[in-house]
Amino acid sequence: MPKVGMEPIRKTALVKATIVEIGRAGSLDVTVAQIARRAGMSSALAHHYFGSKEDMFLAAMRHIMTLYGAEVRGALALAQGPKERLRAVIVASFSPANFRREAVSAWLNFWLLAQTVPEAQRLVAVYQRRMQSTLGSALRPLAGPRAGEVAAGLGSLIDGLYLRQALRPGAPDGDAAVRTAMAYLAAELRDGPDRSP
Amino acid sequence: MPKVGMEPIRKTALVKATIVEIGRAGSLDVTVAQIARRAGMSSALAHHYFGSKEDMFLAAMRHIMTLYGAEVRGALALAQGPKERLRAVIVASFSPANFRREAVSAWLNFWLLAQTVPEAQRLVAVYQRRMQSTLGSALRPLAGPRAGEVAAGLGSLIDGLYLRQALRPGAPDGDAAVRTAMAYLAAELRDGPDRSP
Amino acid sequence: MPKVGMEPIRKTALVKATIVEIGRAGSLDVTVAQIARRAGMSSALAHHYFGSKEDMFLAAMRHIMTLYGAEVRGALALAQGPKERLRAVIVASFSPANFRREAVSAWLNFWLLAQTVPEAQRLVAVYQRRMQSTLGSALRPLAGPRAGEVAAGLGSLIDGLYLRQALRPGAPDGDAAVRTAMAYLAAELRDGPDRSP
Amino acid sequence: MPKVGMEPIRKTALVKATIVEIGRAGSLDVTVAQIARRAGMSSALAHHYFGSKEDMFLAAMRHIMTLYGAEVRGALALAQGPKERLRAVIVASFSPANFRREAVSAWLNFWLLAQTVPEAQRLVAVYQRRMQSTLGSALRPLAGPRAGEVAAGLGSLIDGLYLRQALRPGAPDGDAAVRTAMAYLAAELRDGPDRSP
DNA sequence: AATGAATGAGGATTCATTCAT
DNA sequence: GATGAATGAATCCTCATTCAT
Repeated sequence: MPKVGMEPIRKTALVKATIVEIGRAGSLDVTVAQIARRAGMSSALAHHYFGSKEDMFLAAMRHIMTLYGAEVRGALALAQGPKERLRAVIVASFSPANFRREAVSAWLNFWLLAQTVPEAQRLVAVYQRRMQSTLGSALRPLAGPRAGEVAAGLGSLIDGLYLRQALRPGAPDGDAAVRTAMAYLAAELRDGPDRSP
Repeated sequence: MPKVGMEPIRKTALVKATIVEIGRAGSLDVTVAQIARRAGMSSALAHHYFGSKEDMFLAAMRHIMTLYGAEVRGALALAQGPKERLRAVIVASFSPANFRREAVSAWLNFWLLAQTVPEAQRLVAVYQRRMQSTLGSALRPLAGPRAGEVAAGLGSLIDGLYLRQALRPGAPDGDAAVRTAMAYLAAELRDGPDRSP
Repeated sequence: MPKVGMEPIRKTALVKATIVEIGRAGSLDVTVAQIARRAGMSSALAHHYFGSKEDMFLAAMRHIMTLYGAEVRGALALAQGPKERLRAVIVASFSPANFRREAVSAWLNFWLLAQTVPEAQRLVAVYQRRMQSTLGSALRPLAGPRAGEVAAGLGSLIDGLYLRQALRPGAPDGDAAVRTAMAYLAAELRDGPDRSP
Repeated sequence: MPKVGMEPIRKTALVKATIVEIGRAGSLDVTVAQIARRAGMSSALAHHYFGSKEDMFLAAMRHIMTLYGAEVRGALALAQGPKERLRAVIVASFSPANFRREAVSAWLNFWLLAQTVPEAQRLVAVYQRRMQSTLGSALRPLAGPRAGEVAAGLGSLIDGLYLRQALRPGAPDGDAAVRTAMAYLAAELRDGPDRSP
């Protein structure tokens, strides 16, 4: 039981506990005491490592986004060609690790936190920019000048699928989400600039 | 001169005030006192008309959904043929009345409330079912067996556009949202069941 | 048991309770709960009437100073001629009402509060200015150009007597304090500007 | 290279840091962590050397009083005759070393601490007794039977001047304080037992 | 000697809700 | 119908103090 170098251990435990508790509660109305208890420590210690509850939230938000980013990057590394890269992003977005019940709920709650907390807003903006850039560059060779629009649409759709997932009772269905997103992509890429429905 | 018949007036005022306050706060962390003050009455009176804060939230949620439903129904009444009907739903979804900053924020917050409060969940389910049914029946003649899938995708996309809007600083851009949704639709309807991107 | 118009009653009760509690504790380390309990109400109600603990302290400080000011004014109203006026101020300063154990302790604690809280500093400054002006104008005909100095000395002495009183165990001895202050005055007024001890 | 003999060094550092922090805060509301940080060590070490926060306060109080006592003794050693002795005490009381902003503030705060903590009360009593005795014996040949009274008055005045100083913004003005005290003394010593103002 | 780790206790403040008028 | 009065229950956060290393 080492008595030194606990900081990263404790911080990680708190971050995970924060996500779990928010996921369970389905809202940000969780007390520091709950989080700390789940992380196996006193609330005072939680405050020792993170100055405030808000800091815990932000750290958890960064954690979720980092996990997501890593998964996407990993999938991209293996993908060959633009179509494969797009599929990789979509599949990673709905992978079991990211599309877990709790994570989805926490994600959306943090999303709304961005309306209140500037730092959260910054994180959301970073996420959206990165997503737009990744999708956009993969779409360039396929959709030409429409790449930006399609990327925005696809990004919104992914967000919407998260939102719907959070509301559905029962286990997440990543496959269905992947299918929906892939169908959108397939339709958009089928051909030319015709736009009038 | 005892005032009579105040009930509907007071209730409406409270419902509107609830939406405004949630919109301003960007979260459900608003006090009954704030809402009551904005509605021009004491918090005790707010409790007199609505038994609890949760009831106020639910009434506000119903209000938003009713407004939305009315707008959609109105648009549908004027629409000729399936394509027009779909466009009508989309345009109504992003009409200025529904896509106002505050309303979008309140909407999403109520959305998340459904993770916690059963009655809110029921309302969300009703909304989703109705949306799926409206879109689905309009899509039947155009997309045949894929109508259900396309409707689900379109519904998710609309939700996603709301979500993104809530996070964007600045005034809502309903037209852009309409364009994105219409592009999705155009792509999906262009033709057959090909699916491999 | 009137249920309306409680505000002044409650506020007065809280102010008095604040003074008593600070007097008993001998420091500002008193909890709002203690004060509220002594005033016969919940701490939540105390916060309802005074926004914060600091506000309670400041109100109590004003109360003490107002009492003091009233006593001095009352005594001055009856005094004939400068010597009588000076005596009146001194006697009032050490009257049983002002020189009570608790009041003296509270007074000194508020005094020190002025090092931290601007509004408290302002109150102290007002007190000192008023005292200097009252003593100074009574001293003008007696001490001529030295009136200002003598007033400052007498003011300091009075403060010092309060300070010493607060530290002494046992009941306050206002008469002794009066004698000391009067002796100072007598000595200063005996005659001229000679200064070398 | 195990450090030995650190105790006096650490303790002195803590005592000085305590005085500085209390002076800066203007109150006893300083944390052990603050004091320890200023003294360049952990709060755990501070507790190692002083059992408790109260002990730190008391040690700091003794330190201030010791400094004061030394300064007075030093001045007395050089003084010739009673008048010179009295002047020496007064000058030493308001010397720059004792009349520093922080020291004055700490002094007064410790003063009030005596209302709560017996040991602090004892220290105050010792100071007052010593002061009374020093002044009294110097006054005996000059004021005869009134020596005691005059000493008490002078002691109170000195305390009052400290009190006023603590409240004044800006740099301490030791010279003015000396003048006021000396004027009092001069007046009292000018002559006879006349007392009626 | 020295400190990071850890916590229990406490305290100000907030707020939904109830009640008497 | 309407509200000021009132409170219990929470919650975040702070801090002196202890302990293992």
